[in-house]
Amino acid sequence: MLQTSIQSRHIQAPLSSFASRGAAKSETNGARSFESRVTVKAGEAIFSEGDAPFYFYKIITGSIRLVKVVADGHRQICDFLLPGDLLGFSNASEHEFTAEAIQDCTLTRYRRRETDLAMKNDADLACELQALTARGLSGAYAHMVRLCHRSAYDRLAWFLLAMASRNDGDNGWIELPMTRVDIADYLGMAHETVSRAFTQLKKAGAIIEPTLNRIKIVDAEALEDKLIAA
Amino acid sequence: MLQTSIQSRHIQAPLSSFASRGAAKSETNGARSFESRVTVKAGEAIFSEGDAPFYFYKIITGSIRLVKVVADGHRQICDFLLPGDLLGFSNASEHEFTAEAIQDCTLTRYRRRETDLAMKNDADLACELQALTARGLSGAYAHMVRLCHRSAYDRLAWFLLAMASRNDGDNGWIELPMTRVDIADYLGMAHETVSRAFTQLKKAGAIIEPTLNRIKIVDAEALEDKLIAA
DNA sequence: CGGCACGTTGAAGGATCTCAAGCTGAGTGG
DNA sequence: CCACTCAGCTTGAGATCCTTCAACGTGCCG
Repeated sequence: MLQTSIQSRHIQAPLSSFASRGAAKSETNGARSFESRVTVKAGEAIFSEGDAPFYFYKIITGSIRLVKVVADGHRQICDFLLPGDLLGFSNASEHEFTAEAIQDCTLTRYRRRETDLAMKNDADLACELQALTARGLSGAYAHMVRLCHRSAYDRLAWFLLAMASRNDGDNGWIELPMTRVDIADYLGMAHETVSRAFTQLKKAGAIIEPTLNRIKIVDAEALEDKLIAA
Repeated sequence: MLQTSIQSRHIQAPLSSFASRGAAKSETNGARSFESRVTVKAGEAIFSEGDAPFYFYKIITGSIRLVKVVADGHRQICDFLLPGDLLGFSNASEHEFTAEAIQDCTLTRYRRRETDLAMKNDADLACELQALTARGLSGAYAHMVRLCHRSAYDRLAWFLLAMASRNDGDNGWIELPMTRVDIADYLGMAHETVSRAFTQLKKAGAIIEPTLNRIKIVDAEALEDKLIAA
């Protein structure tokens, strides 16, 4: 999913266009009435499954996990979001997952009442949001394939490659903000299995991890060999 | 997913509103220029993954599976669609899955060039399509949870309940248009496992199946007990 | 120092997959 | 009408991957 997740920065500036449209409507002297900045501490929820969606958000700094909880105590992490990603904009009557900060986060918050109104009045904007949602759907389908038809090692290999493709600035080094348990709940396996898969990949020389959660992919082909299809 | 899939009939008539809008634009004397009727034989593809999306469709009769194929030969069925459902409307640059007829189908086909134009000019319409897409995304997330955290029997039980909720007209009888292999590829397990799960449910008295693929849920609670959460 | 969250590793058990064989029903052709 | 074929379904047995339980290690923080 990560590669195809709901990322405004991978589409030609949909939210920036959104923001500028909004500004054109209600900007008075530099402040936009429907837009504000919020901060969230690590571990706190931005909103919860079932909440009424008063706002949607764009991540400025930090990272977020989208969580669905099951009554038996299991969690499913549907996606990880990084700076630049949009969040909570599917216009259902209630949020369909919980969004929790993995690290301390700063977000731009948009009031939905205004933005919904803007959508109604602006077809281009609505089309953009539709495209973003469709992109999310596409990613979800792709993730489904992986959850079903890949071994634990394949899934982790794919996950690391996907993370690498999002963090390509730092000379190949990837900072993983999430814990092993988070990864496990995202990839649908036990956290012990994640741990074993990491060990395996390190022993095979495919990755190195000098300090916890800071990794570098040494042998990308070894990882890609595990992935028969994209 | 089924319960929350992209179903126009479960939302207040989005496509009918769509069709009427389109009609208002281009209807001349009863025929709408961008809309036509097509039929597809069982097993044939309506469109394939990667195709350019010239059309989207609404199912009149028959049933369809959305398939993603993996290079190793495995398939993932992302969703089953029944009469009334929409198909192929996510406005990506290419179709992200293959749509195959399970039975002989009749479809209404809409030319995307016109409908896209209509979307650009009609924000309400764009919002409706966005809502449909969001609904699909929600269903995909829910399906993800099930694929990861449920046993084979749980998954089949959920699947049958979902099918029942869509076929509630026939006195509790459900006609399953898809094969065991299709179900297996939808639920992410081997077809032998599906078969065993069916046998188990029949022995437990939860369902009866006098003739193949025609089933009735006798003890819904027995099935629901397997589902801790919705 | 103690507590705690997170990560690693081992061992055992179990759910599911794979391989293999047989069954059933529909369609076809003689 | 019957034999044949073929696709789909069922069942069994063994193998395997993964989960679960358990113990231990490590780094952080009060």
